[in-house]
Amino acid sequence: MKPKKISLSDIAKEAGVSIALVSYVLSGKEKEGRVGPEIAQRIRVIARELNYQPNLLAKSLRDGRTYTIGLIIADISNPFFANIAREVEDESRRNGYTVIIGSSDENADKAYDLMNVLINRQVDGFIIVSSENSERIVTHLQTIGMPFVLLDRHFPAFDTDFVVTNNAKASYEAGVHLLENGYRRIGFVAYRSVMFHVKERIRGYQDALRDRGIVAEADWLKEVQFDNMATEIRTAIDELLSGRVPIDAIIFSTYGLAVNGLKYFNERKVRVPDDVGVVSFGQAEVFDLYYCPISFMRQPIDVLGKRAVEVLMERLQQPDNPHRQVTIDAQLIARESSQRKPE
Amino acid sequence: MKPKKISLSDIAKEAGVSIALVSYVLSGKEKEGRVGPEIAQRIRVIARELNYQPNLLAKSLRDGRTYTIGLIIADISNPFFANIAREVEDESRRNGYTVIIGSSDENADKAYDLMNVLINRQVDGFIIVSSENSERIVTHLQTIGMPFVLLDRHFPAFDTDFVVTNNAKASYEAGVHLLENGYRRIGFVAYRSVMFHVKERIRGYQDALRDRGIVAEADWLKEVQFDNMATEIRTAIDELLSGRVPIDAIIFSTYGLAVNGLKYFNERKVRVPDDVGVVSFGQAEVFDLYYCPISFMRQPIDVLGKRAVEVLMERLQQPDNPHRQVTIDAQLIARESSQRKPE
DNA sequence: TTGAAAGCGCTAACAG
DNA sequence: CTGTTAGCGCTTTCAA
Repeated sequence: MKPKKISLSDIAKEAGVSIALVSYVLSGKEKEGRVGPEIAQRIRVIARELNYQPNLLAKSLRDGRTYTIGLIIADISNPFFANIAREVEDESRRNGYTVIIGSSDENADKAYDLMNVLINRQVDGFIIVSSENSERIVTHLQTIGMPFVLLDRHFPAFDTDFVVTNNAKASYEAGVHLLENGYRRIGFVAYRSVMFHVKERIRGYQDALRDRGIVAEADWLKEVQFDNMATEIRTAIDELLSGRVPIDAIIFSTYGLAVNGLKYFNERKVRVPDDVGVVSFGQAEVFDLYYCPISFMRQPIDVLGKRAVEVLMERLQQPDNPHRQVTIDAQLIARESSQRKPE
Repeated sequence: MKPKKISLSDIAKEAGVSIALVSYVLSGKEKEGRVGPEIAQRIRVIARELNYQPNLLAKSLRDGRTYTIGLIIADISNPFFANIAREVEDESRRNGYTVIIGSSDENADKAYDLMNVLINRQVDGFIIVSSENSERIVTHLQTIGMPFVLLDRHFPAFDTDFVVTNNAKASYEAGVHLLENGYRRIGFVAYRSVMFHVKERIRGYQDALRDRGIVAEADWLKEVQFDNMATEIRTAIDELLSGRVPIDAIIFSTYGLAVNGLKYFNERKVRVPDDVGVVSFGQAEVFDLYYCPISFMRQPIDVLGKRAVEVLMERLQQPDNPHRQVTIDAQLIARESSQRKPE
C-alpha cells in the first residue's frame, strides 16, 4: 500500500553509482570538480523520476542541526500571539527554518515541559514569550548553551538576547495623550504580575501623570488576576467608575483586558468616550469595529517577530557575540475613544 | 561553551555497561526480564544525574515515525484558524504528537510547497484545511500513501477522511432564522470560489428562501474575490443596499467578510439591525463587542479540531480502514443583529 | 542477564 | 572523477 520512500541508495542502485556521488550531485556539490557532468545529469534525471525527497531527519541527525526553531507563546488563539506567530513563521521560512509553536497558557510549568519536548526534538534555538516565574527556562537554556531570544517580555536580571516593545514609553504616551485631551482622572487596568513589562507599563502611566502634575490616587490602578480576569475586571471597573470621584478615562494594558472591559461597558451602558475615555494596548479588529473606535498603542508586531528571528539567526551564527537587546517603540493610534466631546 | 549532549553511550560508559542495556532501561523495557534490578537502578540514577534527554531525531530515523503531524491552514493570524490550531495542538499533545503548523494564505502552490517541506521532515500525517485548486495535494498524498484528514473543507470528488461542518444546513438555518424574524429580502455575501463548502453555504441559503416561498433575486447573491476582498465587499454592499429594492438582511458567509462588511456599515452609517439584519459565519470576540451583538452560526471549532486529530490517529493505526467522514452541525447563536425592531 | 552489531538515510573525510 | 567508510543516536535481533 504505502510506497517505500526513495533514498539515496535507491537512486545510486538505479544509476549504477555510489551513494556518495548521488549525495554530492543532489546537494549541489558537483561543482567542486567532483562529479562528471553526464553522470551528474543521469543522477538528476533518475532522482526526478523517482521523485526523490531527502530525509531531513537523517540529515539533521548527521550534522546536528535541524533548521527548526521552537516558538513558545502563551496562547496561539490570542490574536496578538497569533500575529506574532505568523511573522515568526514567515521570517523563519525565508531563512530556511521551520517553526514549531507551543502554547503555554501563561503557565510556567507547561512552558518548561514544552521547552523539553522541543529540546528533545533538537530544535536549533528558541523564541520565547515568557510567562511569569519562568526564569527557570532562561537559566536552563543558558546552562545547556541553547540559543534563544526573548520576545515581547524579558527578564532584566538576566543578560539575554531580547526583542521587546518600549513599554514604559508606550504607557507614558498613552497617559499624556489622554491628559492632553482633557482627561484628568485616569485609571489603569493591568494584570497582577511581577513581570517586568507589566511593571514598566504601570511605571510609564504613573510617570506621565506625575510629570503633568496630576496626583494619581492609589485606587486608580487596578490589578486583576489573569486566571480570574473575566470576573475581576468587572469589579475593577465598578470601583473605578463608582469611586468617591469617578475616573474619567481608563488605560487597558492588554488586549484581553480591553475586550473584557469594553464588553462590560456595553453591559453597564457606559458610553465611550462620553462617560470614559479609553486607550488600550494591543491591536485587533475589535478596536476598529467598536461603535467608538478605540485608540491604542500599536505594538510593532511585525517588527518584533521579524527582528526576533533575525537576532536568533545571528546568534546561531555567532554563539559568542555579545547579547543583542532590541527595544522598539509602540505607536499611538488615536481614535475617537480618547477624544473627549467638547462640553 | 556548549555542553555536549548526553547520549546513551555516555551513560553506558559511565555505568560500565553496554548501550543496549541503557536503552532497555530508559525505555521501560527492563520489565521483560531483561535487565538486573540493581543495574537498572544504577542506570536510571546516572541518566538523571547527567540529565539525559533522548534524541527524538535518532529514534524517529530508526523506527520511521516522528510523532509529528503537519497542519496546513490558510492563515494562523485569522482567529478561526488560530482556534482550530489551538485545538489540534492540544489534542495532538494529549496523544503524544507534536504539530507543525504552516500557513498557505489560501494559495494552492504555497500549500503544496508546505506539504513537501513537511513531508521531508517526515511528519506521520497531515491535517489540512484545503484551499481552492489544491486537489493536487490530495492526489499526491494518496499516491504516496501518506495519511491525512481534511478539515473544515473537503473535496466530494475524492474519497478521503474528512471532518467538516454541515454548511448547507447552517446556511439554511441562518436563512430561516432571518425569515422568521420578519426579514424578506435577504442578501448573501460569499467568496467567489468553486470550493464545495462555499457552494454548500450558498445552496443552503437559497434552499431556505425557496422553501419559504421567497423568490430570491439573482443579485442578492454577491461573490467577492478573496485577494481583493477589502474593496470588492464595499461594492457588493453598495449594490445590495442601493438596488431597485434594497435588501433588508445580509448573511456573511465567513468571519473575514463579516468584519469588513461591518466596518463598512460603520462608515456608511448603516444601522444594524434597523437598516439591515445580519447573520454571520465564524465566531469571534468582534461579534460580542459590536454595538449590536452579531448573530452567527457557531462552527464547532473545538469539536472539529479534536475529531480531526482523532480521525488521524485512527488512520495511523489502521491505514486500510474505510474512510471516516464526519459532519458536525453548526449552532445558531441568535443575538440582536437579526432581531428586527418592531415597527 | 548482558553485549555486539546492524541499520535507519545522510554527509564528508579519505582513498584510489 | 568515483567509491568506501565511519558515524550521527537509537532500537532490536542475535549471540553469548
